[in-house]
Formats: sequence, structure tokens, C-alpha cells
Amino acid sequence: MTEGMSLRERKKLQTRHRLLAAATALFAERGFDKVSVAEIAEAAEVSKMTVFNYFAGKEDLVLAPMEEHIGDVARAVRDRASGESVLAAVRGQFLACVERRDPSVGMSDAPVVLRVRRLIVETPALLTRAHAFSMRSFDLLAEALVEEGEEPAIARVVAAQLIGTRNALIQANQLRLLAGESADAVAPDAVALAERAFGLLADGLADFATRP
Amino acid sequence: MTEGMSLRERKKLQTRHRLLAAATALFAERGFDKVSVAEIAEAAEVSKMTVFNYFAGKEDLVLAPMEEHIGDVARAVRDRASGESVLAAVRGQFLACVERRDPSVGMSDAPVVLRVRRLIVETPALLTRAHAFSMRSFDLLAEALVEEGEEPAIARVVAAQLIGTRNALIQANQLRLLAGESADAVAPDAVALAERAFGLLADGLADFATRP
DNA sequence: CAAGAAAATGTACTGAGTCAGGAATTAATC
DNA sequence: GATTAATTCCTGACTCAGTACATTTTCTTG
Repeated sequence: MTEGMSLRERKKLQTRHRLLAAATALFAERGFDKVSVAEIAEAAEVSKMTVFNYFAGKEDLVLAPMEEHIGDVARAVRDRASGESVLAAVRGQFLACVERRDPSVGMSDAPVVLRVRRLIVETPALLTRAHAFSMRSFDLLAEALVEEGEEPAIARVVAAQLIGTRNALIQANQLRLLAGESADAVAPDAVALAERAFGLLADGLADFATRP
Repeated sequence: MTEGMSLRERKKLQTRHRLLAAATALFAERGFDKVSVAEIAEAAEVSKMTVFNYFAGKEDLVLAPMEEHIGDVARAVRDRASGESVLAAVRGQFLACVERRDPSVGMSDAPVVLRVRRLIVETPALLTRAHAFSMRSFDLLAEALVEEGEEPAIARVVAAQLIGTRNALIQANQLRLLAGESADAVAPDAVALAERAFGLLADGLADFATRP
């Protein structure tokens, strides 16, 4: 796992994991606002400043795992098959995530994930930052559409409709999982709701930017 | 203008305006991050604490004027005429704002408004807060739809599509006005783009929740 | 005008995030 | 294999936003 890495790189990864572990443990125990960065640093045996070297802000100690998924939608659109519309690509990517119970669409009922999820919805600062990620995801999708030759203004409109729909679906999933339902119980409804939601868009967007 | 107000209430309004004026002047001069709350307080001849008595945070010294428009879309939907769909209500409210060159849809080219707008897009903290407002606006719209009897999950999907579309249109307007074009020059294109954007939604949403 | 309510302030504090410089790791050269 | 230069990493001292509380000023009302 760590072969081919210099001592420096291995230490960096270790420190990062120590920080994430210490932070999630403390946050789960007392809540996001009741834990100071200094305490996290101490628990991870590192100076406070080092925390900010590894993470841009306190919120990223919780949200870092999400950050890698920001480009997923835009990537799915770029990589879609010939003859597939943008909408079909976004719907397909979402449904695939639901099937594999991916946390990125709110479909994991693992206790750890649920605790983090609950922390996020209960903490305004985290909700805000999570929303900034969604904004970034919108930017990347709009950019992908522009690169296909769409007018920028229309690209942003369509991107907003698609990302907005997707976010609303994720929120619906999360509400039910946070209420205690199992991922397997929610999945069928999640699929059905997604079909309805994208169906609302489909009649207007069905032929939008279909690959030649 | 101030009739019927007690001396206390008048003074409060004065202080509020002094604070807003001092803040916008300083921000315009040196940028949001290069001005401290203490300086604003001093310029407005008030203690630093008083600033936080009037505004929840530094960002609100810039964004307070926007806050009152958060409920506009939800209100337009609630107050729509019999036989009018939700989409028509949102489109109508947007187009009316464009016609009257309302700053809330990015259609004012008044120098003061432009300076504030530029400050916002250049300052991450302000962008984030502005985005939180849009989130709130989404919540209110979804709530209004639920009160009409829609399923909550579908209500949020539709609200996200509508608010997302509207935000994308506002962004398009702002980009052009910030590039130096006049509001009167942009308005016709803004109307045309809005028709196209809502048209994309219309075929799927045209009959959604039409009033009986 | 006196009593009471509301708001402004001063002091003192917590905690997030920044900066310039110092310490450790690496790789290259001899 | 030691030395050094470059890079990367870490840290102590700081700034500034925002909070808590006790005190004082300012307005209202009987």
C-alpha cells in the first residue's frame, strides 16, 4: 500500500489520517462547534498550524472525503456514450450510485457515515461548505457543456436544472436514512423518485445535446 | 417618512444607515477583507459591539439589502392567479423584475449597485453567504409547494429546478452588466434567454400544480 | 420627574485562520 | 558516504471575527 513512497509521503498520509480520525472522533463525541482546532491538533500530536497545512479549514476535516466526488457528474457527462443525452448521463450516474449504495448520494447506512451526515445537517457551517461543493460541481458541469459547444448561458441553465434535481434527490435519500431506514429499504423508492424527477425534466430536455 | 416613529426607532434606523454607508464606502475603497469591523464601527461612530447588534455578521453589512428578497419567489407562487402554473408564476415574477430593472435579478447598472456586485463576486465569503440566501429561497418555495399539497420530495425537486434556473439567469445578467453593458441593452436578451430557459422546463412542468 | 425598559458600550475572552522564519527530509555532487 | 542546496514541513506569535457579561447611557411612560 505504501510501496514506492518516500518516507516523507508516508508520514504525510499518516498525519492526515491521524487528523481525520481524531477530528471525527471528537466531533462525534461533542459536536462540531464544541471542539477547537487546537484540541484536534493535540489529539493528533501535531501543532495547530499543521492542521491548516493539511486542510483549508476546520470544515474540511469533515467534508474532505466528499471533495473527490465534486467532478463526478461532469465526468459522467464527458464520458457518456454516443447517442446519449446529457440528462440520460446524469440520471444514469445517479442511479448507478444508488445501486451501489454510494455515500455521495446519501445512500449509505453505515453508522460512521450516518454520524457524519447527522453532524453535517446539524451544523450550519458544514451545511454551507457542503453547499459550496455543490456549486463547484455545477461549475464543472456547465464548463463541460460549454466545451461541447453549448452557449455558456444555456449551459449554466441546464447545469443548474440537472444539479438542482440531483441535490433534491440526494436530500430526499438522506432524510430517510437519517430517520433510521435502511439503505436497502430506501433504494427502490429512491430509484422511483429519481425516474419521476428526471422525467419532469426529460420532456423538455430529452433531446438536449444528444451526442451525434 | 419617519412619522409615527419614536425617537428611539428613528435613531436605530439612522445608526443602521450610518453603518451601511460606512461599510460600503470602506469596502469599495479597500476590499472586503482589508477592512476590519472595528474600523467600520469607528467610521460610524459606534462601538464594535453595536455592529454585531445590528448585523449578524460582517458579510451582512453588504448583503442585508438582499435579504428582504429571499421570499419573493415563494410569495409570487402563493399569490399566483387561478389557472396559473407554478412555472408561469416564477417566470412572470422574474420577467417583471427584469422589466423594472430590479437589482435582485442583477439588472441594475447603477454605479453603487455595480460596485457592490463586483465586491460580492470577488469575495469568496460574500459569495458563500449570497448562496446561503438562495438556499433559503429554495426552502421557502418548497415549503409553499408542500402547503399546496405536493409531496415534499417532489416539491423540493421542482423548487430546485425553478430556483436553479432563476439563479442561472441572474448570473447571466450580472456577467454582462459587470462587463460594462447597460441594463437597457441587456434587458431584451435577458427576456429572450428567460423564455428559452423556462421553455426548457415548460414541456415537463407546464401542467405541474396548475391552480384549479 | 421618577421609575423602568431598551439599547449602547467597555472589558475581557475564545477560537479560526495567517505569516515569516526555522527545522527536517530529500537528492545531487563530489 | 559526507556535504550542501533545495524543497517541504512545522511552528510561535499575531490579527481579527464573534461572544458573554456587567455597566452605563438613552429613551419612554406613568
